Amino acid sequence: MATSKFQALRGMRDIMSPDAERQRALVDAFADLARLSGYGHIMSPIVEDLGVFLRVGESTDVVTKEMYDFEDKDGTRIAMRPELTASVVRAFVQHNPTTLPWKVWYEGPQFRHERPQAGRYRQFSQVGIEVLGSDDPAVDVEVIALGWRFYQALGMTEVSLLLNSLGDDSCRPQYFEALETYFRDRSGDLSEKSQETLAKNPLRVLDSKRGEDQAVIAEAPLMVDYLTDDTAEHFCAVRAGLEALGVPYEISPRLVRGLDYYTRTTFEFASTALENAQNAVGGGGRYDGLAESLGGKPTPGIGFALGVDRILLACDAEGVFPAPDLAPDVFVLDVTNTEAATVIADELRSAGIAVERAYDGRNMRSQMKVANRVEAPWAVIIGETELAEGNVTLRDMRGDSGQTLVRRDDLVATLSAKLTALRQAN
RNA sequence: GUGGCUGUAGCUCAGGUAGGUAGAGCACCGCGUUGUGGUCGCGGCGGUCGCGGGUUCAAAUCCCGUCAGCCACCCCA
Repeated sequence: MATSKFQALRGMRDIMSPDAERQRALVDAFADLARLSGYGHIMSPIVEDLGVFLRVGESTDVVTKEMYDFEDKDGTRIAMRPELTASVVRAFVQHNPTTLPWKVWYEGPQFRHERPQAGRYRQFSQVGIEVLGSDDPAVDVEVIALGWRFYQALGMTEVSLLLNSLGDDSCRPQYFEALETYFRDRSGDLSEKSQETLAKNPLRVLDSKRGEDQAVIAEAPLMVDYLTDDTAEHFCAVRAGLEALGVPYEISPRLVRGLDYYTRTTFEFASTALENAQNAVGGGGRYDGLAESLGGKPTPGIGFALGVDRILLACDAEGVFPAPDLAPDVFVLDVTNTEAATVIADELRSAGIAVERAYDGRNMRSQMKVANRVEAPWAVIIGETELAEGNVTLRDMRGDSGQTLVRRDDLVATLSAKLTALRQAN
């Protein structure tokens, strides 16, 4: 009986070369930026106690419907992380760092049991930063600007920054009441779906994309009109900071993020190059109450997460940030059927030269075709005559300098020099 | 989670609406050059038509189920 083939689980994929190298390059670029701004790297576990994420919000799908949670062998309720902010705040509370603000960056996979689509996967990757221990608007500005600069660093231009303030405990209750009253009065005009949402979290109704809701939403009261002096002043300072940096933003008074912990500054990066509904390439905001709700001291915090997979889709749409060049520096051919190729490849690699070589004793024509295909700028040819005389043939695969005999002992030095020259020319 | 579209070689896709025993281009391999690539020519490898079941003498083609991808909603990165 034939065994059936396995395939990756729904919504999960194998990311292979050169896409994997490209993703790595993206993370490297992010790490560079984060380091320049004083962020340390944090690698937290992929699974956490379920309770860590329950604080994210009882009215969010991320927690209530989409979480991969299970019982561990000892009966503990465990969840695969659906997002990283809660994990990082848990780490903050656990280790209680004394130097504040505490600034960290991260990258890694997260899991949400959703129905997959392009740019929406059950296992997906994010890069992000979090800052705990300061509510200085300068921190908000630094965080938002770092996200913006990252998109710029990748070469993306079709990104817009949407900004809002969701207020805090001093003004949110009043706004919620006003919003709820408004929607209740107009609930007859709302879709059924939105009426259900209204019962759970009136704020989230603002996020509905259903056509029939739009008229009601358009006239709904806005958070910005309910901000107290303190929160309004903070928001104002954030805006002034972004303007000072020349980071363009758009006030989006109905921007609501899907996680309940957000307060005050809230933002989203949307790609205008992506035409589907999955155009949010990043988002974040303040969560001044989260540390306390995870058992820590009251500590303000802010951060963002950027979707690696979606950013790469957006880069494709913009034609920027291609996969890195994976061509080796040199291709080693051998027709002597000895160990010469193995030894020479090892020597060159030890000298830091990227080497690909032929296998399986194929004829020279075949080996040359492979050398050509992998786009190696140089080929080292080991034939009977070269081997006997202690030489090797070095062939220029790109230019017109033909090929020359090189003493085997001089190969590393000669090739290194040529590669240096080539890199300088580029 | 709801509704819809799609699923044929490694890749992109024809064939399907009139059921009759699987095709193209690219890629890969080989030869033209028994020690030399990129172009060109010739030849070749490769698919139980996502999977399972049904109708039929006969199913890639019709029907049902299932899995996966995609689109919208939802949600969000």
